[in-house]
Amino acid sequence: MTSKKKVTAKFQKPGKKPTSVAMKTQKANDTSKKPRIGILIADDHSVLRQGLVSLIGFESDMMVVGEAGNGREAVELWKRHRPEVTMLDLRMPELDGVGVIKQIRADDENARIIVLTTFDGDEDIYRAIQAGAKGYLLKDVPREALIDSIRRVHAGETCVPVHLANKLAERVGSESLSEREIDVLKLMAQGKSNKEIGSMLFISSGTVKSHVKSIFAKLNVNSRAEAVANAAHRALIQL
Amino acid sequence: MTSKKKVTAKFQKPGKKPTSVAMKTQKANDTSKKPRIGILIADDHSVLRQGLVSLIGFESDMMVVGEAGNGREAVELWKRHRPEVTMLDLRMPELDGVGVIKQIRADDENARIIVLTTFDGDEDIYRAIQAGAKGYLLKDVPREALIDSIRRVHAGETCVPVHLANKLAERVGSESLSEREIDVLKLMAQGKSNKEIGSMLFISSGTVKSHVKSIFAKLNVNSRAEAVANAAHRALIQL
DNA sequence: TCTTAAATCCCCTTTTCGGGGGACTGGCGG
DNA sequence: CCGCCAGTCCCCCGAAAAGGGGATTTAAGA
Repeated sequence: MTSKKKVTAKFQKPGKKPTSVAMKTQKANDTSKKPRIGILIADDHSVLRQGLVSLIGFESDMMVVGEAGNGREAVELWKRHRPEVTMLDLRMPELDGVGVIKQIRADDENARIIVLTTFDGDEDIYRAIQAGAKGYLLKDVPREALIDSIRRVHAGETCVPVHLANKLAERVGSESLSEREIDVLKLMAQGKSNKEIGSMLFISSGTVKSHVKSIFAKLNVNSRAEAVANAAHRALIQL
Repeated sequence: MTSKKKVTAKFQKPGKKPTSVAMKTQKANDTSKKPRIGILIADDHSVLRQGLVSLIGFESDMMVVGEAGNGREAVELWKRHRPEVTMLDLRMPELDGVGVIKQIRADDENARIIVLTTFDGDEDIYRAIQAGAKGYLLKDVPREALIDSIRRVHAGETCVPVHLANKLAERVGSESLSEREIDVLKLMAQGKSNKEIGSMLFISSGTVKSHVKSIFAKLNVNSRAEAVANAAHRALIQL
């Protein structure tokens, strides 16, 4: 492909530098004046970071302004560089991806964050979008889609692939588990009996049974084993 | 099966002695004098492939000879290019990473394969090593370690990080599940009762109970739910 | 060859699970 | 104010699972 595409001349949104439309002064060397989209990369996989740096390096209208290997670092670098777009992995040491989103958004309500992750577990997507992510990509996206997403998000659009959007839509129908139900679910995944769960949570085993029943109803399953498998798949609990 | 080993003169096999590659700052024009290490990359994440290509591009004694996005493609490209080192992800569509290793090793017993994966689930590592992988790296390795591993594996060494080696050592103690037990386990994770499992596997429910019992014993758990959680964590089953 | 282990089948008893109910609190919002 | 919902507790009951026996055939290993 070698997309050595020219300046699209339409991306001058970088907040801090509102480039005026009047450009009668410079016309020859617009290569140096053209403000590139500043991008921060946060991922604990160095190989993947390198991949992003490399891919973005091919684009003349973008540049990587920082690389973070964990969540804490991501927030720090964001505060320092104020990138126009942040590419963020959800699974990171030190600070969870969702936590990073929250901290960044607390600082700038309009921060543009694209979540780039391996998994398409329902909960992760949902929480990231809830926290304010503007884009959500799986790591197996082709490079064109990746670059395109950066441009879109930078332009203010939100960008979520169809099949993920569908999952989100599905999710709307299914009720979410209460906090207490999650507690029960976690212990259930450890093979605890209702009685054991009860004494662990300081409630009666009968109450546990009630919770278990509503868990089954919400997850649309009819056994503990299936509930555990389902919950793990939806990333409601981590094993 | 179908070992077509007719083209042998066409490619320079690793017949070249392990020339000590101490300096990587050599000029680019002497590349014709020493053959580079040919590397095949197989990973379904295009971004990660790009990262590997980019990293390897910095090294003067290596070159990427092919990129595969799934397992089937990986085997095809391996047969065509006969790379000296193959970087392989275990989780791939079409054909599982372990399957790729087996097919390649069936063709060349000395093929050098480095597994590069996100997870450190016990089973994956074990099966890959069993199948004949020479190296096993997690994707969060720093680049120096990655490059170093390629050189080591190319030189004939095996290369497995300490903490993974420890996991392998631990594993020795725990018994592995039989094929039949895995079958039962999978259905168990779908919430099936012993009777249902029995009719699905064409065995009596009593037999299923026996299997379930030995599964519990081997996984050191005492309930179906816990068994499912444990098995999922160990990557014995995928949810 | 003998031994072991897997896989199959069967018996037993006790406990737990899963599916029905109903009922009482304490908030929270219409 | 009243209703709703989550969380708590209780009942019953049949079916399933847990945990303990033992037994057979077959295939692979020592």
